[in-house]
Amino acid sequence: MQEKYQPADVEIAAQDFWNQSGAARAIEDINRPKYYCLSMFPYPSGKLHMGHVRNYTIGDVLARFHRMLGDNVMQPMGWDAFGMPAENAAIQNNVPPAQWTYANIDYMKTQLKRLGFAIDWEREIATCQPEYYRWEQWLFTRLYEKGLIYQRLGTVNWDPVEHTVLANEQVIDGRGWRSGALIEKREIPMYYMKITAYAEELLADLDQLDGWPEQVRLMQKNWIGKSTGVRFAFPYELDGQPGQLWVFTTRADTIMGVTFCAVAAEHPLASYAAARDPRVAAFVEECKQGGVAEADLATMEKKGVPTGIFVTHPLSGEPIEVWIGNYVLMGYGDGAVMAVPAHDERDFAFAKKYGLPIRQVIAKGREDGFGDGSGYGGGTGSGSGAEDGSGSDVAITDFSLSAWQEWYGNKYIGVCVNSGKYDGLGYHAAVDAVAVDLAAKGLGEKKVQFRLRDWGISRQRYWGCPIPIIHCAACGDLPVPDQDLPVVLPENVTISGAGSPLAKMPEFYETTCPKCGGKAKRETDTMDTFVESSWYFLRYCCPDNDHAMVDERVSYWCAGGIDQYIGGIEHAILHLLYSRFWTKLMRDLGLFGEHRLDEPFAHLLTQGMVVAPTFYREDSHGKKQWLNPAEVDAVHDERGRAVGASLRADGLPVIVGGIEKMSKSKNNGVDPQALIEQFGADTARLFIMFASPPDQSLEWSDAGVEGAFRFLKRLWRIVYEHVSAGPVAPTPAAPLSTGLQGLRRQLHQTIGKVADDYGRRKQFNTAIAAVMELLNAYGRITDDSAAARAVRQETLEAVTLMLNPIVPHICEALYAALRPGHTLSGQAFPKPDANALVQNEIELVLQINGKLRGSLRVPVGADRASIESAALASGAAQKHLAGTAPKKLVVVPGRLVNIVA
RNA sequence: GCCGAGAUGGCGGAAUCGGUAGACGCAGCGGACUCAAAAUCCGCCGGUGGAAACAUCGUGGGGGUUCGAUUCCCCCUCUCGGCACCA
Repeated sequence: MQEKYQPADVEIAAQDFWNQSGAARAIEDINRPKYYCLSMFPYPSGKLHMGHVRNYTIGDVLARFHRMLGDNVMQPMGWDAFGMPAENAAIQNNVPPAQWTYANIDYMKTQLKRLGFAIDWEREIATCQPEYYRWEQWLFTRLYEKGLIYQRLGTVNWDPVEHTVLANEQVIDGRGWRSGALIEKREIPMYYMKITAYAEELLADLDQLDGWPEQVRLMQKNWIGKSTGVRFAFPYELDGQPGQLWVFTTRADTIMGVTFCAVAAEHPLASYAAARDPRVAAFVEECKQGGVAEADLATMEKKGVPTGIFVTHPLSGEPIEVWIGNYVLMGYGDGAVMAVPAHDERDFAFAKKYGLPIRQVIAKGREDGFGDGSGYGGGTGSGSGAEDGSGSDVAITDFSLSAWQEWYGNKYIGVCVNSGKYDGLGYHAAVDAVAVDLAAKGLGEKKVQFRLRDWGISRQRYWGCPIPIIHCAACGDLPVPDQDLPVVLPENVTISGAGSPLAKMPEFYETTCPKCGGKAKRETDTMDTFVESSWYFLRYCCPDNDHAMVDERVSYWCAGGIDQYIGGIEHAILHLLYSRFWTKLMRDLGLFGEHRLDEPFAHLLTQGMVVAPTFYREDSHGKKQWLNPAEVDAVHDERGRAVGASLRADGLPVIVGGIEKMSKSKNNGVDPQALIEQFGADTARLFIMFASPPDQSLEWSDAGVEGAFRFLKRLWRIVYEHVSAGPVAPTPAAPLSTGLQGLRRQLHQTIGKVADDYGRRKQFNTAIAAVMELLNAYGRITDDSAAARAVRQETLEAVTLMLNPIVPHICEALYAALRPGHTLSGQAFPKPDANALVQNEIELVLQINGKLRGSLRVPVGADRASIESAALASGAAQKHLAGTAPKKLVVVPGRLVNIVA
């Protein structure tokens, strides 16, 4: 054993050993429990950043821990290789996207190997390879034939200068990021996947995902957004033709308070009005300005214009004016809403702005539970109303915003007033009665509605999976036949930035119709990259199968779901929802045979993001040039926030942006390479695991890296000193000294804690801290007896085994030094020895009036009475009670006594 | 705007089911070793008052429940993530 810790030597030796022994190879074995440990695959952006190191270290810790528990572990890795950054790099550097992508994969793969992750590289996938995406195209054709993929118009961001569709990310303050042109909405034909057909199941199955964080289930639930309400129509007549304006509401109890309706700018009534009124036309035009991102739509100023069209209130018969509102979305429901200004904050603001009537129809009454489980369900009206006296009717008289907000509060539900026959009814009774009356007129019914929309998968981009459709003038749109798959994406192209190069390549799009054999045109749109990431985890099980998308090996590795999935919390909704959806689609196509797989991920660990400050400069066109934090010197205020910064290269100031997740687009990723080169992979792994619990977001700072390195050096030295002192005799039969007993007890407590932290809590920082404490206690033992050496040997062996999942290279070396002729690989995780944990006495906290005033030593298992008398006899109790009797005595067994004076 | 999460010493964080706030580490300060430095080892390390014992305040802000609240409830502020074409 070397005297000094040399991480580079230790790590190369360990990795060579693992590679030779095939330690990370995962081979199906039905006789062993499997453990499929999956980390979200990276986009090959160039270099790893700290977020990757964190993600894959967590995965590796769990994979190695489960291997030590005896599980047959598979930990695969691949590349989410299609995407926009490759096209942007192509424009900037004049390199084809494929070349750029494969070069990045090579480099990042080297970095992952250098970190020593126990990945089965035989299963590597890159989604840009035809062997991968051919199956995605194959599934597309099946879904298209079943009607689960269909075509319709969708709205996109259009850059009128570059004549290009832009991603939301490329629209900044309503302008194109390169051209600076004002962005317009444009409708183009797109393919959609019918995820709404699975809305009920995607919602219901969240209940069975008890291995998922509650917050993620809640976010998905809200995203799916099931609401029960009433869909109904306002009849109207235009040019003598009858029509119906359909809307959906969850507040049908307020229907008598409707004072206007609002429709989207793309609604047929809006088009009708625009054709006749130039002012309306101008407003509809104005609504086309700006991008399609919902965050922008939701935060912009609410504007509207009257159409001059009146519809008829379905119950009161009153005329109701139709307005166009820029906040009404055509893609949600019917593209029209009823407006009740007295009882909806947005309608209220709109009515105040345009001087529209406000009619109160709800009064404070009993606070009826809104939605599910209120106990009101199916009410006949008899139980509702204000007669229980819990609240008297208070009318809104002051319609100022502040008074209104105070009254209305947080979605206040009360009792109907000014509503004719519905007066006195509570929420559920009123909704039921209104629905019955609307149904009687054929103008409406109760309806379940989802917020979830169908998934538009068409992208007008080059670097993606081609959509396997052929457009024939005679036969229509046809899926590419199986024998012609894959539709291979040509890789040698030049990217100009204006439109997809595929649309300019006749050799790609000119084809023949598979049905009539005539001339036909191939679809030139590619698929959303979320499609590739929706099923890659299944393909890891059988990456070499060239005659089927998946095979029986999926049944082995994915039985009961993938055992652990680890990835960033930013994927909590879209990626995870799409993956759940695809798994259900594949199940319903029978691809899993008799092994039904309903949900792909049994346990989910959502990693907090590694965030870093962002810095930028604006060029002459106002375009932001992002600067890496490593190139910038920042000035901080006393709260640690960056308040100013300059670029090191020129000393000139740069603008300080927010603290955001490390990303290619904001150029704030920190490359771990320097860290690994200076301290080694184990220090990098230890440091990132010790820095914070995995689900918490972490602002990157390398302060403290040396502490992690110091710890490993110290561990090395401790083992070196112990081993150098010669062989150890077997544990003696004689009882141990109190000190050695204490160390053994702490050792076995630590083993229990570390196993719990790895296995159940998945909190690695506290596991590391516990081992550090154990080594601190080890260092306090000065005893050199044979018994002490035996306890030391036991402790150090256990420490190397406990730390192995986190810092496997150094542990491999230390274990070999501690047990010559043995290797760590194949060793089981240690188990606590119950005998070592036995204690005779424990210390209880003594509180007086809830404040710490001392402690008590009592025998283990002491009864309540003896604890109470010991507490009252204590000096602290005597002093604070001063002879008076305590009012109360609280005894928490094993923890504390609280005397209430 | 909507949905979800977070805020604890100078810093990262701990306190797992309502029971000793600040484990463990970083930085800092003091000391040992050294010709010196590095490395290493030992000690101190939330604020205020006090020589000390100890007292008192203290977990983003305000209120509440409780013998006892970082933890539960209500309101607010700020930060982060997502919002359907970044991945």
